[in-house]
Amino acid sequence: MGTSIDTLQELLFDLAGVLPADTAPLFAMTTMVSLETNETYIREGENSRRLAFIEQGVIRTYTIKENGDEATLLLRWEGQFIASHDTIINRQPSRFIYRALEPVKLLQIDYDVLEEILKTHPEYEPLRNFFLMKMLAESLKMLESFVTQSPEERYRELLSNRFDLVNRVPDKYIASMLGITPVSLSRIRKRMYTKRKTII
Amino acid sequence: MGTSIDTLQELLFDLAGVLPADTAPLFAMTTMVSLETNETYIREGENSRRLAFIEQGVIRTYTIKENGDEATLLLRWEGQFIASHDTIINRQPSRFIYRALEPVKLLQIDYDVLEEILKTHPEYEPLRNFFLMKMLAESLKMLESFVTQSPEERYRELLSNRFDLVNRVPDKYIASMLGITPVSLSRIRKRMYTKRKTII
DNA sequence: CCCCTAAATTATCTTTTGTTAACAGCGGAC
DNA sequence: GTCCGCTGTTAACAAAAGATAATTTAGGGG
Repeated sequence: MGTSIDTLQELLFDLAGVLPADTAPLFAMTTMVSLETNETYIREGENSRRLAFIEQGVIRTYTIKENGDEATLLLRWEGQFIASHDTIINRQPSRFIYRALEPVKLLQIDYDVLEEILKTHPEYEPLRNFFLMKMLAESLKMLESFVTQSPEERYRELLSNRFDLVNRVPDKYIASMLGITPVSLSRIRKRMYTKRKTII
Repeated sequence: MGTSIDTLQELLFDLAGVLPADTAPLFAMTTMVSLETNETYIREGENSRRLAFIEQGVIRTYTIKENGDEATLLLRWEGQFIASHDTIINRQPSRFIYRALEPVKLLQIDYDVLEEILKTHPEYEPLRNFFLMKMLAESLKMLESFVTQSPEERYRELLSNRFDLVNRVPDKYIASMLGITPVSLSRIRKRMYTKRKTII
């Protein structure tokens, strides 16, 4: 009886009116997974089609650039879904690595298994829909920030919206997610906390 | 009998085995819409929940920044879906404007109507799923380009992948979508076509 | 054909970022 | 405690981008 299951049962009831007692076929196919700090969840080139709900901890999704540098695409934490999007959407080996930045607990299901369940239990379909829409909304929000804001503005917004996250994650990953180098982020922080009048 | 309907019927058959003859309930609720060049499809603040499949033409999705400048989030063209994501996903008035850059023909459905249809015709559900996954894949691809590539690299990639698009759309919108100013894009082009040995 | 407008380029100057390397701070291993 | 490795900061210089304005280019309408 994990809190992830409780949360998802509640979500499923709110979305589709499915009673918790009727979710057994779904949760029977989920697995609770624990990851240590720095443990890799999904490797580069891996073909597993994993979808998971994070109960605790932070996972970093990153790729290795041609020059060997890492580029962080996403940071996901408790209460969010995480998915191997290359394998699930594009049906190709994952170009991304998913790694725990802290001890992580997540509730996992194989996407192929989920699809099978959905064939016989279409009442769970709203959950998949919710997950896709949520991911899409978040991606578009981030995309919007790249075309409307400067790196400094993106960092300021991250600070005001996700202060907890910024404090839990090393700056170099934050910088990478903002599309800049750690050196630049350090300079932005310096500008913010010295020159400027408005701290946040 | 529009070609959009043909395309979508084919898609629905491939995705879910639904025969074209069985798609009447869906397409009965769609409308063919024509837009002139520069005609606005969705206004800022609008609450309509429109989902459409573009049969011909290019639509630009942009927002007005605080300083009054425009920022182009997406360019969508024939064969792609377009959706008022603020109203559909976030259930809030659209912060974005959708405007035709060329004469546009699209097949439109109201998302609320689509949801009603899906309740009685769950066999169409894979189509919604396909649309969401497609949009998500594209958003993540763009996001990836922002964290892994420089503006020049993003432009080069756009040239090699979407040469047709670059030639149909004014540079200033391309620049905005790349997250830079038109002046910067002009300089990138100059650097590419003079200094460097590799043209593309 | 000329005029008008919008788009693109160019120029100048300022600001920011990238790159590289040195250095400080900190925590863990021993 | 000392050593080591990782993170973040700082410095110095090069490269790129932003802001602004002037100029050129391209197209459309009369």
